[in-house]
Amino acid sequence: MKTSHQIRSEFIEFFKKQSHTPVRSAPLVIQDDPTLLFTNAGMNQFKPVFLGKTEPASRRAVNSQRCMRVSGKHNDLEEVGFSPHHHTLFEMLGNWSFGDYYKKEAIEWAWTLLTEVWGLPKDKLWVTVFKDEKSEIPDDTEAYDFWKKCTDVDPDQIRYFGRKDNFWEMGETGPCGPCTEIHMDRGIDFCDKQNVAGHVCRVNGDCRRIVELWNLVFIQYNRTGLSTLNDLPTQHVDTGMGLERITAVLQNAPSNYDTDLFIPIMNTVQDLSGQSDTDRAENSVSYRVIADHIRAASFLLSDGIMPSNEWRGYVLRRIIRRAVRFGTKIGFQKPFLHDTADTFIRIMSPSYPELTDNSAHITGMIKSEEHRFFKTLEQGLPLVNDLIQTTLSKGLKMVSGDAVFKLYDTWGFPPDITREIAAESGLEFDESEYKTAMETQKMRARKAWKSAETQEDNTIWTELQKQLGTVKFCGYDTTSDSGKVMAIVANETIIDAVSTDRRDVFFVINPTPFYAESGGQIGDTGYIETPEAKAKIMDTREMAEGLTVLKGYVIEGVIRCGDMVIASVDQSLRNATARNHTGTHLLHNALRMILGDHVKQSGSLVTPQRLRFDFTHFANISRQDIIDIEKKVNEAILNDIAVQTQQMSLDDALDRGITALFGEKYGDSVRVVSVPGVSSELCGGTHVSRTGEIGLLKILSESGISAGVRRIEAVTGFESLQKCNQWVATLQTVSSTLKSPQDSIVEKIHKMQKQIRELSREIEHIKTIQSKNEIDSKLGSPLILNGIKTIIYSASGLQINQLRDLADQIKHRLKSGIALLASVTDDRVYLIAAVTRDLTDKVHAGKIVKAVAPLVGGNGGGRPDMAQAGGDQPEKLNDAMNEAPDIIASIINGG
RNA sequence: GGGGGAGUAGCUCAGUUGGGAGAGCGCUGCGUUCGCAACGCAGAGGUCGAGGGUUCAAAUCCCUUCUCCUCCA
Repeated sequence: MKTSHQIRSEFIEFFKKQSHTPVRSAPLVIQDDPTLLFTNAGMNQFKPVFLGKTEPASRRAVNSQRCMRVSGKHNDLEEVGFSPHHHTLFEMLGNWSFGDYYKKEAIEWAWTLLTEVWGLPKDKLWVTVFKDEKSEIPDDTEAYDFWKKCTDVDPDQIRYFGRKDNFWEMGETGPCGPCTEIHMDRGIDFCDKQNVAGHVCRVNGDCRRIVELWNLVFIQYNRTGLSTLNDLPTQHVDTGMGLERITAVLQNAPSNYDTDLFIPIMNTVQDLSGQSDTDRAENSVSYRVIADHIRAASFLLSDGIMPSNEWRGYVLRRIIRRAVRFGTKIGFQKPFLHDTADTFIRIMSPSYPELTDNSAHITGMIKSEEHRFFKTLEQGLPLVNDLIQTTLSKGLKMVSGDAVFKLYDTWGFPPDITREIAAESGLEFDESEYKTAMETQKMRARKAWKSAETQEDNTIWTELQKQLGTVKFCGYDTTSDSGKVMAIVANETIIDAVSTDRRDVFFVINPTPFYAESGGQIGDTGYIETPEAKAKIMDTREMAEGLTVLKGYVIEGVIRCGDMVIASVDQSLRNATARNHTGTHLLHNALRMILGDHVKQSGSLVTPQRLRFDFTHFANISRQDIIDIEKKVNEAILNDIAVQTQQMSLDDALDRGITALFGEKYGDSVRVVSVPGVSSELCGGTHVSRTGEIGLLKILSESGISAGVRRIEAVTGFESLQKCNQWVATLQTVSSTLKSPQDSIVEKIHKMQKQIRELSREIEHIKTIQSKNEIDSKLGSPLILNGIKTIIYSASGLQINQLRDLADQIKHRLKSGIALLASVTDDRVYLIAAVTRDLTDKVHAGKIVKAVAPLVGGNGGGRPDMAQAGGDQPEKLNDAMNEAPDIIASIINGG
């Protein structure tokens, strides 16, 4: 039996023999294509070729492309696992012609591969061809004829179909064309509608007997409007065959899950769970979900997606959580999924070495994510139990759907688990209420998205880009060069000349030594000048693809479009930036060496002043690790290694095992910056020529950015010198202020802290004693107001809490009575009134402070036995205290 | 991008119309014990995420902001 690996490579080998260039699978995220959540078809990476934006590196290509389909009506995540042929992640085998061969060859080769190389029975194969039901687009008689003439397919098994099945379009406009499909009749046993009355198995029907194997798309039109199709100058072929399905057919497997693409993963799941074969058969859905999802999750992580609560990261999180959820159904109570990832990586590694390269990252992230989810489940249980208890206590039979939704919405507790737990107490839950709540949530999100959809497009730059083409960058070799002013833009308008009267002017100079902000390295600054004029450049950016734009203002004379200028980058800042950029590469490497291979760059900022590096790591970093990392980096610096740069194809770079950031596209020529023996990275930035130029790289800080991502900030060169000087200066100041030698400063500070603590305690003690003494004398002869012992006392310098302590003591010693205490601190008056419990019916402490506080310009209140107040007129305190006995007396009478 | 939650001692958390910042576990010391567990006593440890506002008074109310969790796009 052929393995899936053989099938994949036989497909590629077959087309290689027909002069096709093998192309690597693009990552699941393609940069610069915001319309795509994920790569969802083999053609995604070739889109610029079909649109005529890029020249293909080769006219014939063949590949196996990993694809994700998680949204849209054809694949709701919630259905995966229940259907035998839906997957979140699948591979699409395809052969491509970019303006080269056309229908005849595509049809012949497809037929030969299926019937001769792979030996599929000809009488079971059916073919479909396009015929427009509206008679607007010409029928594809061409394809029909080639099938008849060039293959030995049974002409009775060729069928015409309309737009829905056999016309392919990329979007509402753009390249499109008819397609022809090859279907296979797998026999009556595969029909899942045998019991449905009136069902007939047919091509493009609704049962599983006849399956589509291969779709050959012939791109020959460009749709410019609803009913306008123009012929394309060149015609392309785009074919796609799902690897999982062809594997199932060739391995004679009842479903895609019964192939060697999935079986080893499900075996691992069984081993880990310890379930019997019967258990496994009964829980096949769970096994399928886990097997499918671990494939998707592994590739997403490998392609640089991080679990998060937005966009792609959220899809990844949902996939992992769904897999874990189904894991709990078969008895898993702690993280297990990462172990199944190991199996998947092992079986896929011959075709996808990047999985092996990233295996530590993949399993690490999955483990921490599933761990987090198990924790969520654990924390949610008490909430569910609460919910059930309240439902039971109300005598209801049904748990509120809103509550179940809230449990899911707020705490992430899955509704199906809620349902199971509720069922144990004989409760159901209100599904329709739940669904309504979910719908409302979806509506709200969609509405908010729509209103934010109006995005401004910077047409002026794309316009200029079309006119001027790509600006040549000469800044790798020089920082000063002469170039021509190609365009000047101010206020979003193209102008001919500019003088000193405008700020924020944009210049396009070709060629230019100015580096445009990219890959985290910020744009160059400097000057451009003619013999008569000079402009200061504050920033450089790429406003459209290949269009480098210098932003600044004229400081002297007039600069005109067409002028030749000398463009000079600020050399010292450029050098400082280069030190930080090469330093970043060394840091990246050191992090991987010390912390592990799971470390992946997830953000970077390189300025002349400092460098900032964000990376994936799922734990805190110890001080010792920081020291080791810093040491590793500085070792590479002290070894003074010559930095090398090379231009090569993306494929070559990947073959050398160079870490690529995701987002590179087919045919891209990439620049590789390497420090031999230490680091090799794809990078367009400017670097030092020898690592020794970097000077000391000093890490300033390490912190967490979000779950699983950490940030390091560091300085190099003169900045670290300056930083060190600053530290030394601070230390010297401290040392001289404390009059203590540097090596005993810490000791000295500890001593002083202790002293301060002791002194302040003593002061507090003395103050309290002092007040106590005074109170003691007062306690000897308390005021008697209406038969109640009353202490009125004004202290000084006591805080509100010390006053309170004092009041407590007085209460305690009076046993029955009233105290009114006051203190002035920091120009404010504080009042405390205390009443012993036995008197609170007669006298409310709050009333006392409410009556007294206004006299010192304030207000107050509190409990019957204890109330506090404040005021900002300390000079009136004496008068207030003199009036206090009368006030309290009247309150006693009134109370 | 839109909603729902959370942020208080090293950890897990309580804190009820705004009026004494707490519990459990952990930590330190002392005691009981041959020793450990255990128990008893004593103690250390807090910018109540940050900033602003209202108030005589804010962990508590209002506004802004940061971080984390979570759902939806």
